[in-house]
Amino acid sequence: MDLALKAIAEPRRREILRLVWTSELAATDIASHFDDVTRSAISQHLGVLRRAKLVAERRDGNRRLYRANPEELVALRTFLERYWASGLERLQDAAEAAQRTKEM
Amino acid sequence: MDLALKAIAEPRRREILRLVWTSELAATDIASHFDDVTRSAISQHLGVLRRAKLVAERRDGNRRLYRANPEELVALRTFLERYWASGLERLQDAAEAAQRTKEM
DNA sequence: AATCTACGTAAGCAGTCGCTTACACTGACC
DNA sequence: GGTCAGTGTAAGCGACTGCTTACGTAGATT
Repeated sequence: MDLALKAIAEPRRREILRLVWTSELAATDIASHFDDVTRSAISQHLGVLRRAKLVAERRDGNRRLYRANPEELVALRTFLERYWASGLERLQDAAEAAQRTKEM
Repeated sequence: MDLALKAIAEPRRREILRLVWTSELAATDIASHFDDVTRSAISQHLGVLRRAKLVAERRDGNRRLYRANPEELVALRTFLERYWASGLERLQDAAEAAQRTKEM
């Protein structure tokens, strides 16, 4: 879980994750979405995401197809939701007050 | 925002944040909750949280009182919620399927 | 079989992290 | 004024990060 959170904390990996969120993509296709960084760098990011179980890998001949792993994403989301919830009472009150101030 | 996410990715800082979530605490009080680490380390963690705007500091004579900053916490939460939402359709479908599998 | 494409991985590098020890400063207390 | 409690911060250290270049290897193509 900590692995997943740390993986998400990196903007480039969030972007990668979003790419394979809805459709399965080959490593090269993913890499070609980033022109300011090497294919190798992306491969290493994919390794981090894989180790965090945030993506699943499937081989197809030469290529390796990646897709987001919904189960782990949901696990991470509920982990965070529980975290927010652990102090929600005060959080919500103050946040709503802040919101009202903003809207004025 | 990225600062906040990176700050949250560290377990110790999540713990600190939870401590000042509901009540204002002095730096020493926070540090005394951790017996495996120096007061200085905690002070530095507090610095990270402060720079990420996740906590607010208030001076009271000698002491510095910390409390969670609800506005930034909410901002982080909604940022993540939007992130999840950006691929939710497929995510939810697959997650529900996985859930059903688990429950069987 | 030779070559090409798609990919991971090792090595190395500069930067950051989390930590410790040591020090500086500021306000309370005698 | 002198000491003490409360706290940030500088310096330094080993570990890790994100990156590059260079190489290795498995499957497709000829």
